[in-house]
Amino acid sequence: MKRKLTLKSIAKELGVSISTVSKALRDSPEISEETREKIKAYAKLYNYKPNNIALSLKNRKTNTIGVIIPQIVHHFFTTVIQGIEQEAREKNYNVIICLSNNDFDKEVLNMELLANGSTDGFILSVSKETMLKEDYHHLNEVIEQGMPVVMFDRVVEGIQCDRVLIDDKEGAKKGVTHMIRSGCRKIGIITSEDYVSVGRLRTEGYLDALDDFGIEPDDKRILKLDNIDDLSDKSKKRIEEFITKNDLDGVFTVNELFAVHASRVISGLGKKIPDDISLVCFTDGQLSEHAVPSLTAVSQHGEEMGRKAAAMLINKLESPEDEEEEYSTAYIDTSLVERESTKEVIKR
Amino acid sequence: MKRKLTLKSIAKELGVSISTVSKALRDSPEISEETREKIKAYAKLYNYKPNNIALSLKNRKTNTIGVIIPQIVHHFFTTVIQGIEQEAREKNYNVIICLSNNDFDKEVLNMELLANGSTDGFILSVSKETMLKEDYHHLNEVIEQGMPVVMFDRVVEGIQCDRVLIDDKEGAKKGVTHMIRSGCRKIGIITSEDYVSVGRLRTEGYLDALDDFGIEPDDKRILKLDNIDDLSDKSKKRIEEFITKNDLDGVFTVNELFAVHASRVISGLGKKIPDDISLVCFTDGQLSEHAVPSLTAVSQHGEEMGRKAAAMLINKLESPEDEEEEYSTAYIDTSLVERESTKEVIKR
DNA sequence: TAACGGAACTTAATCGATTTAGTCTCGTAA
DNA sequence: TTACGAGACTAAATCGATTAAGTTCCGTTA
Repeated sequence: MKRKLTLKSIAKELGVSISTVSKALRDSPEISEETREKIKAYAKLYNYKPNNIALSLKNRKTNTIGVIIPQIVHHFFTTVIQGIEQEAREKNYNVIICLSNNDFDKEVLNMELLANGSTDGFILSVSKETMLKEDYHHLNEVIEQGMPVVMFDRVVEGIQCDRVLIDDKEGAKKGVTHMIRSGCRKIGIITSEDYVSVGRLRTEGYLDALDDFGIEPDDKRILKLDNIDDLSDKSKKRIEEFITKNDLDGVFTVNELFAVHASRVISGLGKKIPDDISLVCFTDGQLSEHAVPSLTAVSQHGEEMGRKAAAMLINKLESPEDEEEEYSTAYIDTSLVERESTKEVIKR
Repeated sequence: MKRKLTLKSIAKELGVSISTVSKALRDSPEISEETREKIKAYAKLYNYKPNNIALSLKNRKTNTIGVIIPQIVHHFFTTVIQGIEQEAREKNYNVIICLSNNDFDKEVLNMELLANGSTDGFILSVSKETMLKEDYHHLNEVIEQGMPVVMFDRVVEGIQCDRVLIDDKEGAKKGVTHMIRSGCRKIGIITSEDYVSVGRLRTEGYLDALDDFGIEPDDKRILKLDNIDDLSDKSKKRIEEFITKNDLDGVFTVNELFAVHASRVISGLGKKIPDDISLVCFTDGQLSEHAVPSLTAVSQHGEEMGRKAAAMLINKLESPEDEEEEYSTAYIDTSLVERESTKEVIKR
């Protein structure tokens, strides 16, 4: 086993002091041309790379971003991570990923663990439990210690940090508007309870779109399920009932899973998509793309969101400490991906 | 902004030496009961936590695992990460994730970056480019430096490391056998070129199953596509041709994407699944579960794979250095998840 | 009373790097 | 001849922790 080179071992080998080696490698003019070349040649030959840990300790800077997300087996979150990783890599930062599994205690534990020197700042999407508890002491603590935080997607108010959000309301409005333009008038929505911010906002966008076209909203056409992340048997039943008992010509859902199940129910009733009922969902993932029929979807551009979050964090990390603290919220635009589950917009 | 407590600041505040503080907090008998209590009370009050970076430097141990995977927007890889994270967290390790994007240079760069003190060992699935290049110097280098490596799923031979593999051959055999038992005799396979190890192994399992039942294999019924990770237009065309021109009563595919497209083509031909053609795929993800019809799938248990890989790595990290180096390969069993795309097994 | 020993600390080395503050040796100018 | 300064290094402090190796003080014993 080959031990890693250190400044010390190089110094010993070449019969100079440690500081000479360090200075030579950093091109200090204090060191003579001759010595510098000799040291550099040796370092290159044996592939010397400074130890990151020692540098982190010395510089009090780890060049590492801590990312805490509720779950990773989730298309949207992976696209965000991909974006974070790209931006971080370009700017020479590492990414440590921790999962909270939507558990408050795990979220707190992970943050405390990483806050003890492992990372310079955090990017996080808070867990559902944290939102319900409304306990953000762990966030305030790391911020208090001078570590910047960027929240994305599932954000909370009252925290001194930057935020990156999908324009959920606008996105939903786009999707529903498209259905209306293609001729739908009796549009239902399958959404979540209002305490999930994205659910609430998307419902608002739906109502906005109806309002724009003078369509009277109808409570019977709004189904609020209690879990947006997966599809329980209970949720399935409620979707079936919702679609069977309502007279609809369009359905908007706040995620892919709800849409896929709705699609199944609609086909099961012998109705045709999109001829009898159009279908649009939020989130453009694998399911929308490959479902039969493929689904028209509101794309969230998770990768862009990740890039933006990382850029905001790194910006805070690299701006001078004495700078006035200012926090901003960035919105990531959505776009509509048209597929088989909607009809063409009626030209006039 | 509140500066973090250090041993030094506590020592200064309480008028004792740094080592007294350190020893008191670690319950050393050298320190008197009285002093110890006083220091501990102070540390608790102000929530002292030792700095991870300083500990890493001192102990030459980071308690961090580096994970390098080709891509993260990929269901299987996320389940593996989930498993790694769980196991790591339980054993007090952090997880740094880097993406190679199937790019050889990025894989090398990431490893070099992390190898400079950031991690104690690696878990990786090599990128396709690395496999084609057959250049593993970066792996050998970190191993040479004493950092253990565990490879999973996409592994290569000739490297001194542990391996975790899906029993691909057995899994494919299970899937194909199930189709045969349910009455299929003219079974085709949509797989990848042989240089992708999982493609080759799954093809072997398919042939094994046919052989077990005395069914003569037929080259026309084997379609080898060149990219297993996504579905290009060219691949789509070839799948269409394959299904249209062959007379099949069953199709086995090495991933979900191929299966979903096959399903679409079969339905498009007016044939019924599973009555006319059965369909089974490798990988049990969102698509298999939610497709219409839902797909019978060979489940890879990615989470278990991740846990196993992490356990193997941590075991190496925590076993005494002078121990005889022995490397092993673990196989993760697959299981068949029966859904709508296959018929019932014929009882006799 | 000298010497030994233990209790309770402190000093200093160490991990691997950076950087400020010396030190030493010439050559040149007063 | 002295002294000043530049050139080329080295020593030592520092980041925050751990720990082996001192030190100091006091009580006990020969």
